[in-house]
Amino acid sequence: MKRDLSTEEKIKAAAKKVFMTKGFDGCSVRDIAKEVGSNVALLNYYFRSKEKLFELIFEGAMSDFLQSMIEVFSSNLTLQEKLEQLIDKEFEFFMEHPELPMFILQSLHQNKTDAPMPSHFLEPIANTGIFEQFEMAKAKGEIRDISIRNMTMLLMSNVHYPFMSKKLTEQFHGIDAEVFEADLIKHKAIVKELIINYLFISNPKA
Amino acid sequence: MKRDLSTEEKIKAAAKKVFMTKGFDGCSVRDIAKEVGSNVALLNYYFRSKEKLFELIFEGAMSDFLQSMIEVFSSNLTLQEKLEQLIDKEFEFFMEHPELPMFILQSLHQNKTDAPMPSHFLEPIANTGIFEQFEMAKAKGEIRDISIRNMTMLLMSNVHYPFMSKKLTEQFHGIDAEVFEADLIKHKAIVKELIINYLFISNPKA
DNA sequence: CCAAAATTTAAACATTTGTTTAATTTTTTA
DNA sequence: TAAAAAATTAAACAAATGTTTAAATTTTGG
Repeated sequence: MKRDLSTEEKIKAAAKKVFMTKGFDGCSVRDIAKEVGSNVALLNYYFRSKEKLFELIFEGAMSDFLQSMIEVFSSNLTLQEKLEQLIDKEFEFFMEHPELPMFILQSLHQNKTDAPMPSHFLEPIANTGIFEQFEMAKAKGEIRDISIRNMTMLLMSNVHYPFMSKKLTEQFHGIDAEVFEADLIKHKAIVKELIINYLFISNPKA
Repeated sequence: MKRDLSTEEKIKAAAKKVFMTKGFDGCSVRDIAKEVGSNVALLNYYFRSKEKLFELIFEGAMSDFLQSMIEVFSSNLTLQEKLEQLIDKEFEFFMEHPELPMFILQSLHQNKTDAPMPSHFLEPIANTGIFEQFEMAKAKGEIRDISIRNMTMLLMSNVHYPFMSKKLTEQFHGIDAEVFEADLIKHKAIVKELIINYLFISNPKA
């Protein structure tokens, strides 16, 4: 029955690479087939259609996207430690997958995936108890009175955007990829201090 | 010679609308023609090709994108006032043009515009003297020792990203557009306090 | 080893793509 | 008002698109 399982995986890997860099509309199934070193018929043999293949890749990307969050939140740390670790881990992760934020936001922006975010992506985060830990700290007056949604927006802005803005930033300042990466490292440190300082009012690190 | 100047403008407006929402690859010239209520031949009559039309739209968008910055920086205000005004004005501007950040970053990301950022976009910013004002404040010890590039990254992250993340954020938290916009307003206030607090060390607002 | 199943391929398919052609209509201008 | 110029249209073009078909090859299981 099964022959060489890696064929299906090879196609997925190629599709991921091509979709990530060119987007759903920006590539043809022949681009992907060429990346695999095969034909378009094989893609549809395994995945039925370009759209189905894309949805598979998108779900995987979304899963990766949220995975590092879950790991940190599941740990046995204080809220401050969790936030610091989260920022560290997310930067580490996106250094390895710099196209991911753009791919996710772009796909959602252009409705390339009609499905609303599956609850099985969100539940694991809620199940870590991070939200309760956050509300508890707020009730105790340890942290500022800021909503979880605004806290999330703050974190995502500072962690996702830099990777999405690579081209703009490089052109804007006339710097190359190397300098940009050095700036990224500095940005991470700034963001950590910035957010911790802001959130934990009684704990000025300045 | 000239007949109805508004035809050319009507096409540009339609192209802007379609390109912004669907992206260069995500739309056909027929989509744009339909939006105008005309034919594809007319598009090429005025603009020669889809690519040329896109570049025109992109340049216009980039110009808008930087315009609000220039206005604020040209004013006769203190650095702190300029930063606060910048955040206010940028939010105000992107409330009116929420698709702009995604359009710009996405276009650059996929190399839909080969031309590096024209210097006539950057010079006006440099000419406002904002960079000197910033370095001066740093030398006087009024603000933290942070590079202009990192300061820019901080500002852009917190101002651009929220508008790009609308779909993700709405799905993530299960909120609608109205709640999202309310969160945006709060985010603006947070970012202002956050950044000013961080930058002007001697001026803790907490 | 051999038939059946699974995999891979080349070719064809109907649409859609960006662009061009040539004809028609409208506007200009002299 | 009539010839010239400009604007608009419908139709056609070749190339590229996602998908399917059917044949060929390889793998599997008895």
